[in-house]
Amino acid sequence: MKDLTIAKAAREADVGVETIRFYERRGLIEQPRKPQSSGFRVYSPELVKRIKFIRQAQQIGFSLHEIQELLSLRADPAADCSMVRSQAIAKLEEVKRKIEQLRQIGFALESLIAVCPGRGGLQACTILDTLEPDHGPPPPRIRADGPLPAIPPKRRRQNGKFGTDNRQQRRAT
Amino acid sequence: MKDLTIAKAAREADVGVETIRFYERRGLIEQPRKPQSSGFRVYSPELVKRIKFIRQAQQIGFSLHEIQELLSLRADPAADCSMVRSQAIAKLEEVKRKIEQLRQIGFALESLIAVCPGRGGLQACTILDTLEPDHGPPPPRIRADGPLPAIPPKRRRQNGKFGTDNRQQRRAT
DNA sequence: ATAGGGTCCGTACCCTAGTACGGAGTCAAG
DNA sequence: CTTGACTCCGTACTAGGGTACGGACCCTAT
Repeated sequence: MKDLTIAKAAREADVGVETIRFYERRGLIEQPRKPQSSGFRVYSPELVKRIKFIRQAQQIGFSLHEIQELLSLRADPAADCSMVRSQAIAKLEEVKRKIEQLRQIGFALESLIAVCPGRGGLQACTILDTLEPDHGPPPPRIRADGPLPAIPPKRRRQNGKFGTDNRQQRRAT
Repeated sequence: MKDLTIAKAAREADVGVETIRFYERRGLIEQPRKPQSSGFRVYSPELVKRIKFIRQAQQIGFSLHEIQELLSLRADPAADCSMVRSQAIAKLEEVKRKIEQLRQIGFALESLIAVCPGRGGLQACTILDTLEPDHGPPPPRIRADGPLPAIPPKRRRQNGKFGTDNRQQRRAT
């Protein structure tokens, strides 16, 4: 595969042209210019791959900022490897948590589907029930293999008795 | 556990008070009023659970709109069961896709961690490589026809050759 | 009863992640 | 050369998801 113009790269990655330029401005992808040529951007297959990656990562709940972190996690001989490593470990934890949550939702959906065969009377059942961390997911016999990290406590407002004002905490979703 | 005021419910669910009111306005949770009492909102444990669910679902890439759909997917005797069923099946597909994508990222991170023992020379390795659909475990291909549910498809000009969209203007050299 | 924190509501504001637009330059085909 | 498709850049605008106020009302302990 050869290099593409921005419109073709966009079509290939299933995004808009403007989105690519936006990612570029945000520093998620490098400026793909060939200095001596027309000034038009040229996209290598790798770059297109990177754009696809960004999309995928977004779909599973990473923000562009986090994606940037993911992308910069590369075993660069010049980089401080121990830092890369610990960041990678942290991200991996996050990924595992997300997977576990998705699995819970999946269980809930499955049991909902099972109980709802196409018509007629059925018992009450909301997905909420399957998600509660307190009383585990015992539904179908699908082995739950992990102790369920149960969502790390981010930083949270905890002014004991509202000593001052509880309004100015920043969240980073 | 008994009912809580909004501030306590917020702390319990790890969100802001304003966020709860916001969800209420959006119709994600019902108005928890006791008509004859003070007018203050009161939150049952179930409601708090619901709020927690919303947060979790967001973290794994569902929009509030999708979460609303998920929440309304309940085996309600009054509901059209076949519709609930097919929606649940669709959501389940989506969940499985997300899990697969997360697994890919997880693999990538693991191999990055493995190759990066804490210091020193290491080979080049980006997460991108592990994510490529072409050489991994075959995730159900969803190219082309999947509207990529988690990201607002919005208006993407797909007009192959910009048939009618010519907003560019002739320049006189 | 009164003080101080809690709550109410509406509106305004903010950040993220794009999208749209305008005016102009570039490229390839005819 | 002329066209029409494509690109560039900068700026403005949007939608989604909250956050922040402000002014007023409510509750509980002292």
